[in-house]
Amino acid sequence: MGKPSTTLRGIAKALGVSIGSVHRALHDNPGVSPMTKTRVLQMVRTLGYRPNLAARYLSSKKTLRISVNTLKGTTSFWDDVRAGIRQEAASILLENVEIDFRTYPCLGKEEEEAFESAIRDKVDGIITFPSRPQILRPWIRRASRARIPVVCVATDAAGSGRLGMVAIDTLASGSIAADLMGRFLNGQEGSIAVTLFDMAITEHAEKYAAFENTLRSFYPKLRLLKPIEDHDVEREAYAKCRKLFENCPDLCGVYVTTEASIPVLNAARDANVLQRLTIITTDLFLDLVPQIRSGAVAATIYQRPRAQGQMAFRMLHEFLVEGVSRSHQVALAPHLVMRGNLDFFLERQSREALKEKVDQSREEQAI
Amino acid sequence: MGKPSTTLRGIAKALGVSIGSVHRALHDNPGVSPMTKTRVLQMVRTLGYRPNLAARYLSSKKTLRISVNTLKGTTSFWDDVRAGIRQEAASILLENVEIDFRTYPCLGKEEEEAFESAIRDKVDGIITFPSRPQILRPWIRRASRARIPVVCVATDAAGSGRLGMVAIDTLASGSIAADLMGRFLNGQEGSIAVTLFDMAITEHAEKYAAFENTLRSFYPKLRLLKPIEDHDVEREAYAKCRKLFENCPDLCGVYVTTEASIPVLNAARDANVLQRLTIITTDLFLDLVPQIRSGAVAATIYQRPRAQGQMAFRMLHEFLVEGVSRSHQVALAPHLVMRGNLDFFLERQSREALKEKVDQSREEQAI
DNA sequence: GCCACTTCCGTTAACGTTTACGCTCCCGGG
DNA sequence: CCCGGGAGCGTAAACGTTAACGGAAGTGGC
Repeated sequence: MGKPSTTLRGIAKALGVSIGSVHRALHDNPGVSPMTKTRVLQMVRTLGYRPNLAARYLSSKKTLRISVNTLKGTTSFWDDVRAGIRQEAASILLENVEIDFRTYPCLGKEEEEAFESAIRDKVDGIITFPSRPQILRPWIRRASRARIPVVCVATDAAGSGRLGMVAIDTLASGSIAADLMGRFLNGQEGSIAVTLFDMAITEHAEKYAAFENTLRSFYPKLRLLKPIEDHDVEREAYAKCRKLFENCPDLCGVYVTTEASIPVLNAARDANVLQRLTIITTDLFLDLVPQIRSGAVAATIYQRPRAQGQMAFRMLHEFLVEGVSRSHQVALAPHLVMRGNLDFFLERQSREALKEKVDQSREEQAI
Repeated sequence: MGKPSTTLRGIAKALGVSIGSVHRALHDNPGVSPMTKTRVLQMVRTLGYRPNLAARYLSSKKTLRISVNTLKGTTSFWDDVRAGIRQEAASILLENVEIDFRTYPCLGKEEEEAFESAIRDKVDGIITFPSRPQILRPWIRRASRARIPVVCVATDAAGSGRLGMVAIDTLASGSIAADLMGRFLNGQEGSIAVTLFDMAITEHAEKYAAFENTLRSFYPKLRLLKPIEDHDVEREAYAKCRKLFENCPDLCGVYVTTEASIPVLNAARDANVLQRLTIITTDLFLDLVPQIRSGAVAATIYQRPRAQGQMAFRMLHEFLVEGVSRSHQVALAPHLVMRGNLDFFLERQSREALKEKVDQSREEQAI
């Protein structure tokens, strides 16, 4: 059972060449003839060689640098994503990772600059939130050409050559929102509204489609309105919702898929329809807490930013270290937060914030 | 910034002793005087030494053996827990872990035997499901004395000296079940029943309490009945529920916290009350799928067996490798499965089963 | 024929830990 | 006085990989 794993030396001996040549062949390094190179690669294949990562790390001691390009954000969502990345990085056995956070205040030019600076710095990998995929796509292509793998988080940039992506499953969240909405309204008739960032974003369109599908299949009495696009601008969300609330007397439910839940709630309150509405929101942040507790928000779909960060880091790290990654798409199931289990999530968040503080101070002590 | 981490050699040089002595002092090995030992330990502390795991692994090459003692189970729950453990073990960079699965068909004597055999084999760590904590507690104590860390999964064995435990948060699942029940019944009046394994199990008592609490706070019109204990015996579950259904005309909801959802559903069908009842179950397995799809089961609380396995493994492995573990209690948030997002979970399960097959065949190829 | 230069390849010293072995001293028994 | 043995310590060879150096051919120019 004690299978003696094949090593560089083993391959070298089998071919009658030196260990150095094998190493050069395996790493596309110059100084090896095409002939021996193919022979080595052949032998590597037949012997099933897998590099010993411990030895590699011990010998080279090169640290992986990865850039995390994310929004500052109006809620704590991106803080949590970053915390998840940090946590996962800290739990790596071979502490050979260094993370550069490039955080920019809002959607815009800085996003591209951050990407450019990361490429210029020749980082080993990038985790990014492509807020507008079509703009970031050429940058991701550029990175790929420079052999810098890119992992997208929260939103995909399909067809850009990115290594992979992790996000909340759009089908799962759209469907569960619709299912809950239907059950909560329990046979009632009326219209349902959905707010989202922009239908041009694949994820949002998919969520809407899933919501629509589930609603139509199981709750035909509910009529789904055209989506309200708010572009994450609070004023826009408020204005559009306010108008809708005043013009649609049979409205009975709203599903807010963006961060802008508060303006929607304010609009409902100001239009005096809050009581009548069953509201399902997205994410969990401080301002939302009293709204959930009071029952104004029936439920919120928690997108698990921390878990997204963790998974993104794992995916990228696995690729950087092993050269392949087994999964290129991670679709997480969202969590459901309601009045009943709200405290569980709040406690967990504060516990994690505390743990992070402790870890930090411990690290400082170590220095 | 390139902080040259302190090594054994560094400590040795600082003290004017040999690297061997430092090593012996650090590992409680014989052959070092108490005097130098304390000096070394002192220096280790002031210099903030942290062993280089890569070097350790490379040099010693000893493999960690961990025993996984779990039920065979009537549903796929424990298969998934084991799959999670396997997956997490496979994703470890330093592949120095060997897992012995000790799987026994049902709650009983074999549980103790498995534990005994694991201790006798001198495994390095144990992951176990303490089906009846009070019986397993002395065994866990024994393992602790033999310096074998034990991680409990799904159920805790408090006060047994176990290293840690991972489970679904009882408060979160009990509360969300109650909250959903209340919302689904939407102002209706009536009685609610809860089935569980046994109130003597802490987790089940806690779930019941959380359910009760949330129900009372937010839905005072619903009356909670005394818990129905089924001890995971299908006949018992059927009989007790059947009786309840026939004797309690105002019953409008049932929350099944055990694996025995099917007998409960059968009893409801046979008693001709299925239409009237809002049923919330626990876990997700093949036989439950049509019940969810048909609407007989309004929602099911998915206990994420795979994630439980993964976390348990991580906790144990971290301890074995680092000597400490930062978290000793992991309380996971459950997932909510309804008609709408059922397909997402089913697809994910089959995808994971497939991936496992692929991984296995790839491993065989490597041999 | 000599030098400079390239291409290919072998050799070797790291990396930090573990482990086996060997040396020195000292002590008690023969 | 010698010998066995143990306690305390130092030394050195592994582990598998990387990276730097050096040598042996071969090539072209003078």
